[in-house]
Amino acid sequence: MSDPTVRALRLLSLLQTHQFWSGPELAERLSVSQRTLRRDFDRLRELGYRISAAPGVTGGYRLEASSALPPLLVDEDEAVAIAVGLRTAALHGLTDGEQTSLRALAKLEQVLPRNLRRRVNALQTHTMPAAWGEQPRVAADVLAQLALACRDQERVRFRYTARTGEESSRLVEPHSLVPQGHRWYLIAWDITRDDWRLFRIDRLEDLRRTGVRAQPRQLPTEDAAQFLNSALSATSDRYEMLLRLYMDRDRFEARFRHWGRGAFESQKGVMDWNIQGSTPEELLAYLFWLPEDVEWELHSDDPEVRSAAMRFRDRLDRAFQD
Amino acid sequence: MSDPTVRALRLLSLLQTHQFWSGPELAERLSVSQRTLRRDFDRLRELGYRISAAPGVTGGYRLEASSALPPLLVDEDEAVAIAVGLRTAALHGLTDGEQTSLRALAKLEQVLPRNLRRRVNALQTHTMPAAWGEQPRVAADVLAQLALACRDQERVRFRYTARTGEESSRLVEPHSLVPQGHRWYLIAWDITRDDWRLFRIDRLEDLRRTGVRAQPRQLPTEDAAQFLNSALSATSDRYEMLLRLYMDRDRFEARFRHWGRGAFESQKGVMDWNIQGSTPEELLAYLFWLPEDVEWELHSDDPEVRSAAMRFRDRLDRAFQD
DNA sequence: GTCATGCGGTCAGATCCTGTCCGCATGGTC
DNA sequence: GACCATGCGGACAGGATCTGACCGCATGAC
Repeated sequence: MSDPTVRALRLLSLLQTHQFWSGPELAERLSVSQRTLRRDFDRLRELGYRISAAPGVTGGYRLEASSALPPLLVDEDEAVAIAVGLRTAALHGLTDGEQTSLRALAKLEQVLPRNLRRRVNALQTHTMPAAWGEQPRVAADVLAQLALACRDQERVRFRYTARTGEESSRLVEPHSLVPQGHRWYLIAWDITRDDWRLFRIDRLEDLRRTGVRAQPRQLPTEDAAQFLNSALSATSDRYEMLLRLYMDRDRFEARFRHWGRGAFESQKGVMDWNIQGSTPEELLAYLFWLPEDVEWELHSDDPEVRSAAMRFRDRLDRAFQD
Repeated sequence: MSDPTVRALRLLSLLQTHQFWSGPELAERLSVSQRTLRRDFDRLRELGYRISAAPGVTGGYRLEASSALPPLLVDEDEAVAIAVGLRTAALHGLTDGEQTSLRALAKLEQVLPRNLRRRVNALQTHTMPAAWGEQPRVAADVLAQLALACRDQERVRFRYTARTGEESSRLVEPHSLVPQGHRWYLIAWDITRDDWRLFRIDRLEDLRRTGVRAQPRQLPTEDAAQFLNSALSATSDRYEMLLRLYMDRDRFEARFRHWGRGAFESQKGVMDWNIQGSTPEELLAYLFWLPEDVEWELHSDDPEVRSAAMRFRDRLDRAFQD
């Protein structure tokens, strides 16, 4: 315990679990003299951490907010909580550039012991689903692993079920993860096909990291979003509908962030949002995300979408029939 | 840069941003010889971090998952992402004991620079709301601050709007935060009233920490949940309805976790859930969380609840009228 | 085989870290 | 206002450490 490095870490850790600590108490815990403790604090302060101290019986040391973020020392439970939070945030696109949560997640996943990862997965599947129709629910763990692989250009292997239902085994070099309308896609260089491919991550199973690093490759398009768009326009999902929202672009964007990428302002104050999905319920689930004070219209020629909507309406109706 | 402590931290940080690093590269970045670098790795390994290394041109150093979680070194964006994730997780009760996210959150909030906290708040309010009727949306930041205060028994001040609409200014010693049916409550010792009080955190404004530590106090009940129940049963919310779900207790619990605390199994395979809220929309929002394959019934004598439901039904109806 | 890389031993000199001793300042309490 | 617990920082000396330089060796990819 007499190594200054260890002490520095333990000190930061202790300061993070309680706000206030008295000198004698800390000195005793670390088995050093109080003088040395003070010197340790000096060192930390030099490193940019703001540690304030107050004399007197209610005083003590305390780590304050400063510009430098101290290393976060978390225990296992907390790590699990953070991982779950980040995965959820990434899945639902809560942060700025969605890539940020992924980056943080990659850091954590890299060092998350296997048993903790299992706990995270277990928790995640018990999570409230995003909305009514059970929804993707997939692949938060896959997302996390892929984020890590993208960051490190590490080749991965997985089984993939194409839209046609055809299964295949893939070996790819992940390039990036891109969200699009409630879904995540992986853009990767498919090694056996020797070409760029797009994968829906909820169709991806049995992901394995290979441990092999690859050279970075240049995407054929300017950026990942562009690639996604061109690749997506070539295919199409089974169900679709047009949702017209009477709100202006700014508000729409503040509200829907990257989920709303496919939408455009057809007239001033009117956003047209073309929504695709593989089940009718998935489409309808969008409706529950709409703010209450926004007028909307729905257009769909598909009788199945229509009947799913009517089913829910009837259910509501029946509930109040009594 | 020649301080071993600094180097240890920077090394951990670097190892977290990329998976692989070559020795010469690291040595150059840290301005030390490769020999010293190796000694640094030895030290880290002694501290329990598993750092593997491979020779050869594709080799390099790499931080692996081990039982000891290394200190998480995050940049500003990542800290924001983590904070948002944790707040969301806490608000929605995604983790084990919901207290875990709060604990992790407290650690982070304690050191989160003010400008970052602002960003977190900004993001949080742009988040997808929990459901249709705009809902609580409150107070993720308040929750975070209170978690910190509870941990440290730090007195706080705030303005509180009672259910009667009466405003008052409070000075309390926070004891614990307890979630209950989509809401969070603060249990605290009210200093001016000289008694235990229960506060709904979405009614709490203008929270200020005082920096004054208090002595821990003994709750009058065995635990916080009990206190909450007895305090809540004394009051009641404006609107209420009974939701009857045809699912068994296990499934219910796996699904709703602590949100469903008020529910009980009235017959085998039937859960009765009494839901309160301050607006009719808030009640209805619960419906959208129900799994699609579960049958439910609703009972409410309240005409307002009924008409809110009908309003949404009509909206759906109208949408498919075309 | 060749190359880039990681590993660990040894040495000497410079650097640091630590505990002890000191007097001082500050905040809360009686 | 006195008292106590606490935090602060200078000085010092002995011991522990850290570092760079040098070495030969092992390993993995091409």
